[in-house]
Amino acid sequence: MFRCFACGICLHAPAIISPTTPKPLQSLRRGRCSHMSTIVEVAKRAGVSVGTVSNVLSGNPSVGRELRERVEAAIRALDYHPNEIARSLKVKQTYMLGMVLPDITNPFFPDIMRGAEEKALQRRYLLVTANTDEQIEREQSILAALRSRRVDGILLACAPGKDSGHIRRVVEAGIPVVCLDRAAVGIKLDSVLLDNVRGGQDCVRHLLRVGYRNIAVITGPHKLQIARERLRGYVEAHREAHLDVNRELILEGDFREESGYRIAKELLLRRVRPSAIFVCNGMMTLGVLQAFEEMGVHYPEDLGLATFDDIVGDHSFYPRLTVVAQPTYEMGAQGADLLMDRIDGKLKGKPLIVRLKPTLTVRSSTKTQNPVAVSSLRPAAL
Amino acid sequence: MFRCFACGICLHAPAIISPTTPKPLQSLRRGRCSHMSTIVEVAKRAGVSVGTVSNVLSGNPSVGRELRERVEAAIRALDYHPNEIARSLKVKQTYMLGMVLPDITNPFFPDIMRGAEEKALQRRYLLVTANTDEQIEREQSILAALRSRRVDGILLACAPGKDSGHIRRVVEAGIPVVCLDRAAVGIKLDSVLLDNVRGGQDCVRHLLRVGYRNIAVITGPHKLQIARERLRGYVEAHREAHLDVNRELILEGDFREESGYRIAKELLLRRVRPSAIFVCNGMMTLGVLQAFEEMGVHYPEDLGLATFDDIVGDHSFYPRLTVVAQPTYEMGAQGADLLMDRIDGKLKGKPLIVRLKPTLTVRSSTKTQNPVAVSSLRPAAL
DNA sequence: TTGGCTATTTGAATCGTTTCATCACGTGTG
DNA sequence: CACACGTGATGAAACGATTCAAATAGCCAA
Repeated sequence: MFRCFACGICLHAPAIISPTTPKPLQSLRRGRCSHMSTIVEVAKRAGVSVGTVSNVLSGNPSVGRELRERVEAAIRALDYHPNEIARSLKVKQTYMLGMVLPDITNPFFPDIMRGAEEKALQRRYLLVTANTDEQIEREQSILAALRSRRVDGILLACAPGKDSGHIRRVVEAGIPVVCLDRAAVGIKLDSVLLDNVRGGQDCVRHLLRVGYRNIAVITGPHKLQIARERLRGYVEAHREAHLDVNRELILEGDFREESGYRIAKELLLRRVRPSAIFVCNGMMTLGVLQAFEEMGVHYPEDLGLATFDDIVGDHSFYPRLTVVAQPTYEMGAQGADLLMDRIDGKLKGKPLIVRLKPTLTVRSSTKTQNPVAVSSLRPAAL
Repeated sequence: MFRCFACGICLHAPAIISPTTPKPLQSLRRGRCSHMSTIVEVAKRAGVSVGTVSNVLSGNPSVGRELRERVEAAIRALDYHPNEIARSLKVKQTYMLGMVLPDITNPFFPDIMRGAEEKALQRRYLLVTANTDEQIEREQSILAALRSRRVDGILLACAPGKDSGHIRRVVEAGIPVVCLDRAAVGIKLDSVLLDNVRGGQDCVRHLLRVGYRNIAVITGPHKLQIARERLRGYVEAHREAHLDVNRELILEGDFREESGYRIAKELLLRRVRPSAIFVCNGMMTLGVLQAFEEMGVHYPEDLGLATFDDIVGDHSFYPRLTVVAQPTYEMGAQGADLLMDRIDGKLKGKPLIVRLKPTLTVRSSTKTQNPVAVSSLRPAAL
């Protein structure tokens, strides 16, 4: 028994400092010491072999009643928590899932996270979530970090970018990857996606039906397939109504608030204003609303407004927004299950693509039947 | 060279299946095979010893130019990513931080997360975030999971509950814990907290100053110290104005939306309505707004409204909310730095408590100088 | 040529588990 | 009584890295 060099308080059990193990001094000298008891100490205390302790831990029924009880007592006495790191090294499974999200401040993603975490914990996996801020370089370094940590699989909502080399390399290294919300470009992978075309189409069809024309659309970054799909929905809705689309009314944003703000302002300053705006995600809509407010624009009187994502929910807006809601929790949950099935080998063969259905909820931001054109604007709130 | 039993495609390098290593068949038989190259393979390919490869990886300058280059070439050729799990086992450090949050859907917490993650990545740590949904049992099991994974430290925003036994045990096991936003009950720990009393006091002082009386307060769960502190701010503000507080106007919520909704409805149905409501967090405010809308209540005309947290931000509300804003990003960032300093031993001695200052932002939800009493309600929107 | 010294390089031991071949110990059978 | 057999229990090897004492190589001086 020696007093710990680092903390000066604890006693090291023989298993930590003993004739056969002079090396641990290395880590102690660094000033780290956590006193975690090991399986060897448990075995020693219970007077059994390590193999037996391991068998008790894993619920192997071949352990006799007497020994089992002694081992359990020792575990409790030492407050033993198995070292999952060592276990991972041996069995080559970490029971960790990586989750890479582009914008954690977009409420869409925490919802996905909850769904995924719920499922993961049910199956004993731990979810490691990281945020890329829509930057592909960060996505690269996060993926590298997760890979070094040997996560068993990765849930990925890609940052925009045409180069998927870093993703491809992860996949080729044999790490299962499931795409969430946004598919990786140029790689066929298991995915849980929204039917974005349909979402855009439903929404714009509604706008057209209630009488809007000259509908502007603020899209996501064209590099992102989901952005292009939502735009396609917009185009399809026009096509089926036998209406031409005006390219001037298609504006590219980047799914972040500021771009919504900027583009809305631009739109509102045009000589010919659109009668309605369809915004392709919720964050940009926050920016649009900000612009509306600053310019004293009111909906639905002055302009119709509809958007992807129900991030502000049913709350507090008056009039409320007409939205295309995505089943976010579901998306996370299904993604996680898909990934774990792939890891466990329950799923074989070709990549599976799950398409979830969006829900159009019509609220009062598009209520009017005969939208007014430009006029009737109150002065800006300064 | 053998074809892999699991995937049937890859060839196993000698280091994986060889005369001296018959055992890997174990894991292959399970159907897992990830082909990750190891330091041994790199060494073999470069014609050097494993020690040399290790030295190259860690940037040890004692490696000669020639060997260094050969090793680097081999690393690139094999797409070698060091196994951080094995490394962790040896050096007894995982470079992972746990982060335990009570409600990831409250935008307050993703903001904290961003701050913490930013700092963590700067110092090569990976942040593992988990959500407890305000349930103490989940907090327990998450802590156990993090402990088994041997995270180097934990950032904790506690779930409400009087029992901190599970937290104490983690601390006693020698794992550094830093409390964020909410302190653990009955344990002195490093913490980054808000000056909640001041936040409540500033806000209610403002309400009183502009003329509100009979101000109702919707608090958080009394089990939580921050909830009691905010309430204390309310009481202090009254005391300094020489006003009595009416216990009937103190209502206990649970920091979640539904409770705000429920309590606001209750308040609005009273024979004597308060003239203003001070809500102790942002999620509950969403509920309150919902109730207002359903009952056709308008602020500031019918009722003044002020709240902790700026979760809806400057956006979209008209009139906008008077809020006590918390420096969320900062909170996460400082918490992470504090934790890592403690881990690295840069910080010695007593627990450190950092108190951040809230900012009162007065907007139009409390604008009126002489609030109207009950009357003048428009009919509910159905 | 040899010895001494430094600068590199090596490789065995170790971290805390799991796994499985082997062993010990009764027990029942021929 | 000898033997086979089954049930538990054991413990050594292995996972992939780091570390450091020891070996080696290179170089210069004697």
